[in-house]
Amino acid sequence: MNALDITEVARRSGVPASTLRFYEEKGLIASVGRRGLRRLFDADVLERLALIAMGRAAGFSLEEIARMFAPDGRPRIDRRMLSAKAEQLDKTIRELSAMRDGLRHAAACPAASHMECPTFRRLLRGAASGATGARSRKRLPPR
Amino acid sequence: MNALDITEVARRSGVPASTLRFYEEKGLIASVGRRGLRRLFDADVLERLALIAMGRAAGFSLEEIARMFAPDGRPRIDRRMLSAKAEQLDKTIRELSAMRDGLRHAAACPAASHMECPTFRRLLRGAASGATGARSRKRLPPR
DNA sequence: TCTTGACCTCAAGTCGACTTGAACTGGCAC
DNA sequence: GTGCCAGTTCAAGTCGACTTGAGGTCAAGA
Repeated sequence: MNALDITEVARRSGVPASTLRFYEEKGLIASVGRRGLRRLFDADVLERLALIAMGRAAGFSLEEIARMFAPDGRPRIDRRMLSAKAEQLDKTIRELSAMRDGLRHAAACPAASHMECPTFRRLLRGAASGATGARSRKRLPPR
Repeated sequence: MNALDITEVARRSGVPASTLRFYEEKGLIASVGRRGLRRLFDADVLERLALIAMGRAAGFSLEEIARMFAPDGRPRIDRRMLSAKAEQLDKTIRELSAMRDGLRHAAACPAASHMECPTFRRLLRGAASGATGARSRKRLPPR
């Protein structure tokens, strides 16, 4: 049989056992049975976990990812959803690029105080208007 | 006098009053006094808020931002810190770009199931190895 | 003077994605 | 047969950045 122990799944996927239980509870993955108390997973859970990891990396929430699987468990990926997320990523990328360039400039800028550097002030205005305008929530990967 | 009411600061900066109080508590901004119970802020708090917004947009935590101000309140921006953050942003940007391209491909891909699309599978392996290898925590801006 | 209501404080709640802790169980080696 | 210990459950805790709620105060307008 190719049923995998939770520890084995954790080892092969790099996803902690606690997270696997959590994902199961959320309906993101399913165990195929038990040996005593112990969960057994089919080997294809690894592919599923990869799919989940990809979704997370692309910025999908677990909620959204869960919705990408049909009740039968097969992936049901909505192409429009993918395009939309791609657009969103693109926007984020553009913003981050501007920010990166600004940071680089500020890091190299010879002005005594950053406040006297025109580039820095321009960046600042951009950020301020970002905060000011719409109720935009922004978050970036920590560390 | 150019002292601003908290509501005025909120209006001009787009930052909710509750957040202003929270930032004050965290030492990110300071009020210059009170009129009765009401906080009064100096107009330069607006610039400070812009600085904070920029820091947030660049992915700095409030902690880190707080450390960017000297005890006297003047910005004390560490150029190496800026470069480091720029590098980090650059890495994020590269990852997101790959993800975006992958999503676009998947959205346009004619394969019946995404699992049969080589590009999609490649993306998947990338994401899986990301999750697998180091304990990398990833998060992207929601909505 | 009295009322109003915006602002105040402090504690607690929220959100997402997990992790941690306490108490328990059961297959397997001895 | 029995003890070990990796696995199990369920509740609660964590983290960051705020928001919300209850109950209180006070400057200003009628």
